[in-house]
Amino acid sequence: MATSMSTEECARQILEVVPLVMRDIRCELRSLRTAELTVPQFRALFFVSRNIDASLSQVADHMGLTLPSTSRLVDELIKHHLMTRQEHPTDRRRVKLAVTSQGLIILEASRNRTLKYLAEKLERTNCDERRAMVAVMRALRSVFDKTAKQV
Amino acid sequence: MATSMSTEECARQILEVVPLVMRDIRCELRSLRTAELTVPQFRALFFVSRNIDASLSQVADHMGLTLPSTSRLVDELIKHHLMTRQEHPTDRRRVKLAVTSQGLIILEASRNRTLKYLAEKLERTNCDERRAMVAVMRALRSVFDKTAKQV
DNA sequence: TATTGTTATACTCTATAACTATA
DNA sequence: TATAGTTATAGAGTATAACAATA
Repeated sequence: MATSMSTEECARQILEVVPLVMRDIRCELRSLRTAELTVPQFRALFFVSRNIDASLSQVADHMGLTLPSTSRLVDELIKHHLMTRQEHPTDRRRVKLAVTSQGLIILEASRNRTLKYLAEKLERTNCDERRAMVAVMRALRSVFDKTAKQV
Repeated sequence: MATSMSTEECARQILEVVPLVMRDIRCELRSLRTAELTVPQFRALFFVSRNIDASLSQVADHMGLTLPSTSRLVDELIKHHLMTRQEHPTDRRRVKLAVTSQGLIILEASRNRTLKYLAEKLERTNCDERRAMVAVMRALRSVFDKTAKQV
């Protein structure tokens, strides 16, 4: 071991493997009929559940989307009664987003199911491998998360 | 260190971080005007470039998509002159997919640009971290890749 | 009959451009 | 004038259902 590792080789591996894992997550999120959420819907719902009264801009920023795209995404969630949109009390340009009780139920169900699914897959790994994974996820987050403030 | 690491905690970290990295990859793939490829287009093109005369089913299988979705995806690539679709010589139900020379150019340009982008971001890491990342990517691949045969 | 693929239809993701309303 | 957000429009991803052609 201890041969040097280029950023290029590391990038190659990431570019091959990350979309693979993502595909699996996406499939799983979509598979339960009672809680059909796309990945963007899941992420938006999750963000707002952790950031009560978030504005549209904040969600867009977190998701890396434009405002129109985010507005549409929120439209969908509201149509499905998973989120609400209210006027901001002091700045009438802004909106206050919140997750409905039904949204919370769906969100947690989706999240728990997906986590369970992933955890089951990870049974094939050993403790050392999982520790390495968690360490790597932390490192990747510090590299890729612009906002980098969410715990 | 050497505390045990649960599959659950590991799953949580993966579910938070992988979509983050994926978003970045997607943005970068889309950002160059001359070589606009979506992630699915990139993956399909890449697969066919490495598996000459692949059938539609093989691509669908690799991508984890249904046949109709894959057919549409290939339609797009053909419309943009990046791929060709021919009849299989001995089994006329099947198609033979191939990447055009222009497709290869676009593919390699996109791939190199994205790799370079990722590699630059990874400059912030050190050699040990990158070795850990590569090891983890290998482990994730063995967990998440159904086909698990591609090198 | 089983396999390979396409077409029809519908919904979502996402962007840019143009717009409205408020600060 | 700058900021927050929506609407209009368009192209792509993706699924299910129904279908055609070949083995």
